[in-house]
Amino acid sequence: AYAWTTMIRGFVLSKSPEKAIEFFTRMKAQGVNPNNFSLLFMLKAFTMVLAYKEGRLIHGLILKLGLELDLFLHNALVHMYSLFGDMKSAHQVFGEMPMNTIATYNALISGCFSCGDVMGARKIFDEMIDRNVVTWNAMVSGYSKLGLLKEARFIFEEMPIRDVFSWSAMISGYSQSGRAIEALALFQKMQLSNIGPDSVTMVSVLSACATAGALDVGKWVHAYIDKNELRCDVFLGTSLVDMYAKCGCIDMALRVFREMPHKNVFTWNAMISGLSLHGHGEDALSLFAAMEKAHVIPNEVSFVGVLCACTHVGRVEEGCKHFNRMIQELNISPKIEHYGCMVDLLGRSGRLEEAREFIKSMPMAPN
RNA sequence: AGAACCUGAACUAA
Repeated sequence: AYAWTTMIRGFVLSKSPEKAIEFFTRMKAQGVNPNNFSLLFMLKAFTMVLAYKEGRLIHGLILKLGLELDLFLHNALVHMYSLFGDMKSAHQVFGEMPMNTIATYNALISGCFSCGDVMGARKIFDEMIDRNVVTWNAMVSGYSKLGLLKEARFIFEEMPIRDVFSWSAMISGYSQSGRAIEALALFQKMQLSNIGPDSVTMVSVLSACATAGALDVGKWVHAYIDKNELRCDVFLGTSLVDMYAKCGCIDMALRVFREMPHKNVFTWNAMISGLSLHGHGEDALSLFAAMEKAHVIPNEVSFVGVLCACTHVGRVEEGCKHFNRMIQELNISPKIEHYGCMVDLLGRSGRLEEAREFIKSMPMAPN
């Protein structure tokens, strides 16, 4: 049981819940009984893949095996139920425990936010006697994600201690709401604090640089990453590619892109869109071909870049081909962006009747 | 003895 649990734990901690679930299934097939640890990780795994029903089954299994609900299992259950918006079950589990820790309340807060229940989150926060930095961070990030930046900032300013999570949550809040200047301003303030940015912080900062066209800050961040040896993973690499591309430094974007050992579809998309944005339509199209050759499956964003590139080089037929292939081969239902690209593509080449027909064929209301 | 709960992240048309 120990070996199985270690494997399952490893997969969950390395963010591969599918593999953890597979191992758990195999473990049970071998007749090994799950224990508190494996069940805890299964709750986590099903929470990660948003599998509510399976999560409930694990809860049932815990009860069936007569295992005692320790604090970890208890908190994981509260977290899972509240994340799925099943506040009734969450509160039921919550009420059954003689002792709820700060983490239990924190789990409820983040659950409320993920269901959009701002008032609920606020109420729990207000009623808490002991709060830790995670409590405050959960409030900052919860408000931020819902675009309630004033509220987030208020909490951020009020909190007694801030860690790198606090700063990152607040900066990404601004960045994701398109308020790049405020994100960068806060990043400047962060440098006056005693908390250093990590690679997650930098992803949001670079994203803000890309939006604002702040190439100088972006370059500074790049140098900082190298100098301080921040973990350069796919996220950070992609943000760098995107920042350079959006700021018009196609050469640097390509250089970072080529040097990245691991790329995913986001990385390719950032490079393809960047090329097409700056008039390198042909290069964008050949990069798209290279992506498929590398067995990276394009997603809906990839096709926005490709269709855009087709528009720039006036390749109407090729654009239509990609559009149809997206639907038929990849089972992606076109979004309003794709229809926008197609109308643009047809319109610019003077095929106005076809463009009109395209608009008529849209399943959603044209904007 | 040793496993561990809650908070931050990138690509998107006109």
